[in-house]
Amino acid sequence: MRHKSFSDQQCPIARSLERVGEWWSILVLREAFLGARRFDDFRKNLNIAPNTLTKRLNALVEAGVFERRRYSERPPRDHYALTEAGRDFRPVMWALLAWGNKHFAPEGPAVRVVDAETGAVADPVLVDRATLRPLRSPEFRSAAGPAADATTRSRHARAASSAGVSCADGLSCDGSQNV
Amino acid sequence: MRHKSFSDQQCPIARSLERVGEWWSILVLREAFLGARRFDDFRKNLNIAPNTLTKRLNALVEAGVFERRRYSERPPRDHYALTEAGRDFRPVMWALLAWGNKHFAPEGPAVRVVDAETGAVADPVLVDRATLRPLRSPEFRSAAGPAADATTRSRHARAASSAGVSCADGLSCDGSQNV
DNA sequence: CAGTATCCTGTCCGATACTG
DNA sequence: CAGTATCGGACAGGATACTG
Repeated sequence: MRHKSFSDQQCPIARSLERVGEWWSILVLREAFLGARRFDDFRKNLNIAPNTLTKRLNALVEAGVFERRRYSERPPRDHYALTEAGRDFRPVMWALLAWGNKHFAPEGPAVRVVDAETGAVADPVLVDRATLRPLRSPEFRSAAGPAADATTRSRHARAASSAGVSCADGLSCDGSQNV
Repeated sequence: MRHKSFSDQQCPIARSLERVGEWWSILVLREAFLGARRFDDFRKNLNIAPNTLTKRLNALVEAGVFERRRYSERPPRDHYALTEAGRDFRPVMWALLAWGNKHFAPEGPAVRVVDAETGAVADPVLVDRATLRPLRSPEFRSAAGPAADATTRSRHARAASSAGVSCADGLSCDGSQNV
């Protein structure tokens, strides 16, 4: 992976994974959201080897998720600040958090999203901005967009047409599993 | 990673990453959402080596995201069906998709989320289920939950208290970067 | 068709030591 | 404090061949 087949993907999910697909990348972002800015903030909180951190940080800067800001010339010192793309990753992370809480935290949630003012616990749901309808299947599905190539287009065409009939094999299948 | 420090994490994000942190895992899920069920569906669409696919699929079954369903005894044949946890991953994937579309698709989106009936394009936003308020910073932040250990608790306490003062270093910082 | 078995390579990552 | 340099291990993933 990452060497070849990934980069020729035009799928936005693959594109995203190219930026934050590494194990540490998302944890580094998590720390940034918690206020980490300096190299040692990340290093200590994550307990990560310094060389690894350097590489991850460089990759994230390269990916346009972090921005290096020099705050001291001599000696040279940098802060790692989130770019707009980086800040926009927060909902993705919170969606991941909600998923983990729901399915992989039998003892209850260790971390939650709360209202910063009142402390009220929030329950994250993905909705359509305009209609506020929850983005669920089968009410919504993915579809080829304007920039889609032939492959992407045909894959989604197939998926769309099979939405109603993909269980012809006789398997129990509740429809909510389709696209 | 994955060998040690990950497993002692009680952070829900780390827990989620333990399940779907591998490069292929999310792409495999993407295919499942597009209707893939059989081994060869995944193999052909992803252009993945069969041994790798076997390993990923086993790991995802192990993680509780897929369920193996035997539909033929002789010869033994399995379908890979999403569990509830697997189906619940869809919003996470769509959040990732929206992020990729917004920041890494200069030519425009190749894949979008649409209303399955009308075909209307949806714009995914993460909101609080009860109030429907968008989950943004600084209106919302993460906080230690009931099952948090001391470490998690103190990390979030620090983050919360630093919300207003973390820019004391004189760096430009717009506040929206804080937890 | 649905995998399993081998072999191999790349690289992510950890440990450690060192520098301005 | 903020990194860089070097070494080595584990494993994800690729290529290919083989089985029921």
